[in-house]
Amino acid sequence: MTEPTVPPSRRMRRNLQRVTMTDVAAAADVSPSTVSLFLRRPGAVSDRIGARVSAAIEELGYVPNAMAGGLAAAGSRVVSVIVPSLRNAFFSETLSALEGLLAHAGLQVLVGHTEYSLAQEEALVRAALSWAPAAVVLTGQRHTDTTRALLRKAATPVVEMWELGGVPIDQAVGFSHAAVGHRIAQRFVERGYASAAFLGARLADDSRAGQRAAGFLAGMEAAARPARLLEDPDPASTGVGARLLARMLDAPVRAVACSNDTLALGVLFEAQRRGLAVPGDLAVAGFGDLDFAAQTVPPLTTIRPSADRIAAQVAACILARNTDPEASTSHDTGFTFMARESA
Amino acid sequence: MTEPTVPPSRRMRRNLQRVTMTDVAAAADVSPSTVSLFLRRPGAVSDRIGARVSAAIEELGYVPNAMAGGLAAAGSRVVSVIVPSLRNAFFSETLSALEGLLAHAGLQVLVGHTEYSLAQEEALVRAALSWAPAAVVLTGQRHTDTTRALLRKAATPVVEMWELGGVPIDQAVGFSHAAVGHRIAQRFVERGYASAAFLGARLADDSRAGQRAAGFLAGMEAAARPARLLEDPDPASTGVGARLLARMLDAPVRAVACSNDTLALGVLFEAQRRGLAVPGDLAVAGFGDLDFAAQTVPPLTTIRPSADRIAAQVAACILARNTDPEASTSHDTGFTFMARESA
DNA sequence: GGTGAGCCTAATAGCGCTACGATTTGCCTG
DNA sequence: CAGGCAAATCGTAGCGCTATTAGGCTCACC
Repeated sequence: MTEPTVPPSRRMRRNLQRVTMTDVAAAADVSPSTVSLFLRRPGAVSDRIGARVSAAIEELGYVPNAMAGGLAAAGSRVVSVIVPSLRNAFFSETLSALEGLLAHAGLQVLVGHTEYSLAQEEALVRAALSWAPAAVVLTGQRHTDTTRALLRKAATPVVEMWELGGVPIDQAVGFSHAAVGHRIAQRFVERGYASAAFLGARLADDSRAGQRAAGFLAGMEAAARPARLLEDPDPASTGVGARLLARMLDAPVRAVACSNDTLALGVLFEAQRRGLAVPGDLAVAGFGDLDFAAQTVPPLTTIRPSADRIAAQVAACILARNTDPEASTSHDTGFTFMARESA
Repeated sequence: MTEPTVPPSRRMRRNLQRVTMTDVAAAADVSPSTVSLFLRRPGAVSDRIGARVSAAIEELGYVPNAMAGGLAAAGSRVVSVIVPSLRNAFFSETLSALEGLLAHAGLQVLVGHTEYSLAQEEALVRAALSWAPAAVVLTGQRHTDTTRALLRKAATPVVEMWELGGVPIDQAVGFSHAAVGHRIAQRFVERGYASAAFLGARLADDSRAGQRAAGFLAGMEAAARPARLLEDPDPASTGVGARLLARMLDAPVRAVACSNDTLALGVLFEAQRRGLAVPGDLAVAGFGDLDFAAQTVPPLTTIRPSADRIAAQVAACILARNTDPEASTSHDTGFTFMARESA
């Protein structure tokens, strides 16, 4: 019978290991359970013991191991947020607001960006689910079947944001982009612009921009003022806006609706360069009400979608999940038409 | 002697639990170890077994539990990235590039934003460390002592980005913001502008902007052309830029350096509104070379810091850590002066 | 001073996976 | 065809924590 020798390597690795809850318990002269309880529900522990435990935590510089905790509790305090692009101000603002709100509730955010690819979204969802997240936040309602299946099977709260109209996987928060397009068309019709065009970037991938375009074109059509559609395959940028306007000027129109404010900014600059008066020669409308929209010359007529409101509602959906067991719903956060001078 | 009854609740909860590696192993008729090995190093498993395992994974829709894996391996595949603001294009671009690069290497990103508060940074670092992250990425080199201590103790790779000059906790990637300020001053001196000002937002919190301001002022001073400093307590925005210019015009100057392009954009619009010719009446320089900088009228003279290059170097530092054991270093990614017409 | 009710604290049994050494298998050589 | 080596596979022992139950203590009241 051989002596069961303990392999030293593991123990050696452990030496670099952080202070554990057991160490804290020993230092505070209580059981590990009590430390755990104190950490999760400080009120459930007497003040005397609580003080001793927190002193021990402080003294030892204890940092809980979230993986051990999550494994034991069969769920983590992370929320996975998946957006098409982090460079796009809409999504970075939403992420910012959401992260702030969730951090407040003790939830951490795992981000991923898909570059508008559903396949990449699927990969990110798969990776996200491996953390048994408290919730998964997706952008839009278009996903692969596998994505849907993964999410459904995981029984994790799912919030789809920035788009409405389809059947939510679980919860959806956003507004109708077609309605946004319609609203712009309505303005153009009211103003009596004789001809118009929609300027878009990457319409094939960005289904929300596509819906705005479709809504706009339908709105113009309905008023018997059919409009053109011009698009660029590159992601929206000021440069693309300028380029699109330049492309359009071989058959000029009286007004342009841009798929977002960044594009509109480019249009404004290009118009200025070409000596076109806005809105005298050319009316310009955007989408997003980004930071600069109220400052342009002339101020930009646009639509404010309110990323903050979306983020707040998404956070509410996630946090309410604790109480509400099952309720597939859509939350319309609406949008505001910002009537300014450019159109 | 009582029958040791198994509490059913746990088991019941388990029923909703995902497919485990043991299930996959059973389906593929191999041991769990082999499944684990296949997942971690597919090459280490024979093709025949590998095919069986991946078929079983596919069939059962197995999603590995990252928490269990991380716990057993004493380390996770997440990188915590902490930035001051997610609304600031510099950081959202860096995050975007970094997330893309890391995702490629199988690493996931946990984000947090500090709102330029060191205390909040400390809280985020603490939360991040509870995941035994593969690396922690911080913005800047100013941290609380506790933050430093936590990081040092955790023995996790740390990368500080967007700032250089101090002693890195571990690795630093960025450039000298004072040098940026100097470079702008140099341009102003070359152009012979008689008087100048630095327009900044939130200089107290944003130490990098503060360094640019200081570098600029020092550069002007050195050329015997002392400049003014105007600042606004609000975060940088186009509106703040416009406001700052308006504030300045009671004692007009010939040229302004803005702490970033967003501010400069606001200055440009306000100048246009007031009928000031740029650069004829007022020269304007920015920082960031944001999307719109090349499109403004006139195009904006600015500094390109290259968020992408920073992100690439940060990713390189993190990924190289596997081989390189210990090397506290600074990586200067430099910056490019973009000479355009506005100054 | 006894006693029940409540409130705290402790003990137990894993969570699903990985690292490591042990064992088996496959293959080639003499 | 046995022996031996390398490669492939397996078994074991936790990782650090949480949920749940059981137990112990205190206190008020009779």
